[in-house]
Amino acid sequence: MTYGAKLAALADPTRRAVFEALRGGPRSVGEIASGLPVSRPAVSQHLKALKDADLVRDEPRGTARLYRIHAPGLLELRTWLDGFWDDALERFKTFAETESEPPSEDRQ
Amino acid sequence: MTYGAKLAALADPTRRAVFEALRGGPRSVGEIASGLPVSRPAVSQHLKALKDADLVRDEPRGTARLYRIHAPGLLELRTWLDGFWDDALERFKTFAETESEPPSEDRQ
DNA sequence: TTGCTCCGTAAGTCATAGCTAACTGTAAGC
DNA sequence: GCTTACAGTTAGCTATGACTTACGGAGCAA
Repeated sequence: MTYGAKLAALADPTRRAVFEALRGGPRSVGEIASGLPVSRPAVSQHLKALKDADLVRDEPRGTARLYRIHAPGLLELRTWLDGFWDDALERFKTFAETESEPPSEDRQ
Repeated sequence: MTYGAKLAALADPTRRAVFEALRGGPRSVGEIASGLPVSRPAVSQHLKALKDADLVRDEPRGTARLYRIHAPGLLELRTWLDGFWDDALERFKTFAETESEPPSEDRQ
């Protein structure tokens, strides 16, 4: 389970909307679909992609099925980004000190 | 400039390879392309996408053109992920305490 | 100025992925 | 046991995007 799969899973706007719908707590497919302009099968497919990326976990509740955000899955993405961030920030600080012009105004 | 564009930019494996090639410092288009199994225009297009997402900045160096990671652009993505992380972790802890079974074994 | 090198853009092709519609499977209720 | 309701799966269509080839522009050297 790599961070690439998680990034790809969160890249799609609709899928990200599905993911963010779980931010308030566990939801079923139908509940999520009712709040989005896409069909229920589409939501189900997005949830499958999120599940494959280990970003959500599901749990049967009678005939329905509850999906919730899987925090440990988010951790890997966070770790990758943090490593990148530390590296980039260090170089950015060096760059900002050596260059005279302010970096935030740099070639916009 | 939303985090959605940044996520979409980093979702593609090749584009992520281009981005990670900049981790060691500023590089030109040709340098990056020589280390990847894609053509130079492809790298150029990926760099444009990364630039549009405010993840990199470019700078002319004679006939060449140096690209570098733009740390402030990464910050927005980090902030979004952190907010999500805090929320998800809180719910995950609550879930782990209420449920008897360990969450990491939950319906794999 | 001419030639070389490096880069960006346009056009075209091809693969991937997201969507809907239709079908199947399963649990709850009478 | 049958019906109903909810979720997952599959097929097919469409659209998006990633890639290459070809072309044009800009800077440096002779």
